[in-house]
Amino acid sequence: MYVTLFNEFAPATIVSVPSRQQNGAAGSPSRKSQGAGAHLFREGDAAASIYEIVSGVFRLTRVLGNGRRQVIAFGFPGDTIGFPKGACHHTDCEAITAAEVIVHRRNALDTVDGDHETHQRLLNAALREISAMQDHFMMLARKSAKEKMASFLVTLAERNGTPIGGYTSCSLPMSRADIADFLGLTVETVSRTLTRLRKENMIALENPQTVLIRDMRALISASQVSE
Amino acid sequence: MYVTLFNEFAPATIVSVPSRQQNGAAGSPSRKSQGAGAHLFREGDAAASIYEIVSGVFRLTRVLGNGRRQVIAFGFPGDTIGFPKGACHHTDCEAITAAEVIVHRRNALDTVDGDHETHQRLLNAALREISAMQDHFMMLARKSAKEKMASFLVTLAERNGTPIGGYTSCSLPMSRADIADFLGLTVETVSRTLTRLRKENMIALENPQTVLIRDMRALISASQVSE
DNA sequence: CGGGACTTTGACGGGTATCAATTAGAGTGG
DNA sequence: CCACTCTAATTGATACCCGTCAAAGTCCCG
Repeated sequence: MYVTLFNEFAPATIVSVPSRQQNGAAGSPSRKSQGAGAHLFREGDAAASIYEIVSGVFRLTRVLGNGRRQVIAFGFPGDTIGFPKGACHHTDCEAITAAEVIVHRRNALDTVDGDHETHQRLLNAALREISAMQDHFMMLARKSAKEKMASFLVTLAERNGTPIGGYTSCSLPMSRADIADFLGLTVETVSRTLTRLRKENMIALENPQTVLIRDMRALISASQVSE
Repeated sequence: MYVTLFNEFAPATIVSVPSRQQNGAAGSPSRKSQGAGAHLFREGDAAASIYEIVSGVFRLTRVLGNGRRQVIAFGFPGDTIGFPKGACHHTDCEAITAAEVIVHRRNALDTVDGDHETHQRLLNAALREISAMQDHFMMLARKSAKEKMASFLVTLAERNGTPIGGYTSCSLPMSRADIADFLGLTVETVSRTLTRLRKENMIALENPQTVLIRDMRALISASQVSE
């Protein structure tokens, strides 16, 4: 599964692969645990590994010269992260929550000498990621704040939500600033837009980190680009 | 070479590869010519091939339900286009000018049984594309109209420009609407911004399709996100 | 109880979309 | 060669969404 915004929009640099790991026989891939706030890798680091997320949530960011930040994607269990450009990582990757990943050698992409199936799986993840990023372009370029926020919540709910008496509860482990930098908005606009969706009875905020989706149909409708 | 916006921002779905084709001995790849306005492939088409652009300019687009369009990227000679997600293309690709491409079988990505070097080259193109698209995110999300337009012109000039007496002349084969949909702006804003850059003596418009860059330093400076 | 970070809310201004009209350019046929 | 037409590009007027600046509220943890 993957954070694809209702089959129409999706974040980037993270792609889910039909997770068929931990068969025990694989050989090289190892596991790694990660505390909240710890970096999995940083921009400029030698790209020695590619990671499949087992548990936890990650944030991939890229920094602009003047300090501005773009959140490229959030990574959830099942996603693959760490595709390199050449020898180095070109994003920062930080664990938002405690997390666990499967570590693949980076050259699983280079050679097929090793595990052919792993190679193919990672390659397909890369191709799917390209497609997902293309979707995300449209969100950044053409959606209003309300549409962006609704898209984001719908995606998170599909990905991460738990049913509660007909409604869907969904945790937002990332900060408002993270959401803003992901959607191309400001913190204030994110907060205001959440308030607006709340006043329109689409959602309720149990606390700042937990959203209850009260009207999924309306939220999906709000996520579409208006005529 | 690739339309990377001054090593900082770049369009997407198109990646340049060190073009070492046409050695004659390769075997499978064939060539194909393309008239202006003709589609190389459409969204939903079976993805049978991957293309390396030899000459001409292509436009990759994705369409939103209500008719809105996002230009994912422009493809110039040296770029590789047509990465599939699964079995189908997920973008439209149209030749803006008359063009010529090298056709690779799609499964050059799937198997290594064929040309191992081609496989590796296409794979690297895909990885570079991911990185380029991440750059483009920041442009769409965080740049003003003037910064976007300046970035676009700088990129095109580096990619496509011809020196003319100390200045750089650069053709814009695509329409204003294409530029607008690429930068996430409207046609009117694109036009107004060009006028503004002209009045600030950074550029001159010989005709709507030909830009003369009169002050490259100023243009580059204008392409950076302001503090 | 108090400090600090995060979130929310408010007031305001600016940048860009929108609506509308004019101008320029390309192609066509007389 | 010159009207005529159609599309693309430019320019103008206006509205509004969202960013910015500022302040208050909330939560967490010591």
